[in-house]
Amino acid sequence: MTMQNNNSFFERVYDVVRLVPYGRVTTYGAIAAFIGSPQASRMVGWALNASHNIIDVPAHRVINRNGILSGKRHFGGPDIMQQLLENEGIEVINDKITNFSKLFWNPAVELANYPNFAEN
DNA sequence: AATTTGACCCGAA
DNA sequence: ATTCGGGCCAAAT
Repeated sequence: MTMQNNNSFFERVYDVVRLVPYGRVTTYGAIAAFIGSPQASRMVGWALNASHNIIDVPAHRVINRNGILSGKRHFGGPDIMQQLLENEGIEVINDKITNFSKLFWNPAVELANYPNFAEN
């Protein structure tokens, strides 16, 4: 039996996304950097693309470095991602969240107590 | 088995 | 402000 899901790139992405608090957002690049592949931000998006059936991965809280909802096309309807964020009190105007710098949850800072996260 | 594809990012024009 | 190219690398084809 091949049971290495826990250490896979995708699983490490999911582990971080699960920790993003309600009402906060993070970015593809921040996740990539935190799990040890700073240039692999595109694959974070790919991982999230495969996370639709995983109920506890809040993919809508992952946006791009400019605060834009670049992944919104991959949610059910054209406005689902925006609605999910607005439900958490986040304002979205023209596919861009306001107050990005305040809402940004940076795993490198917030999870600084978990130094071995990237070493799996 | 080799090539293409991406929910990106960053620096440089 | 906007565009461009290179980097990255796991999955899909």
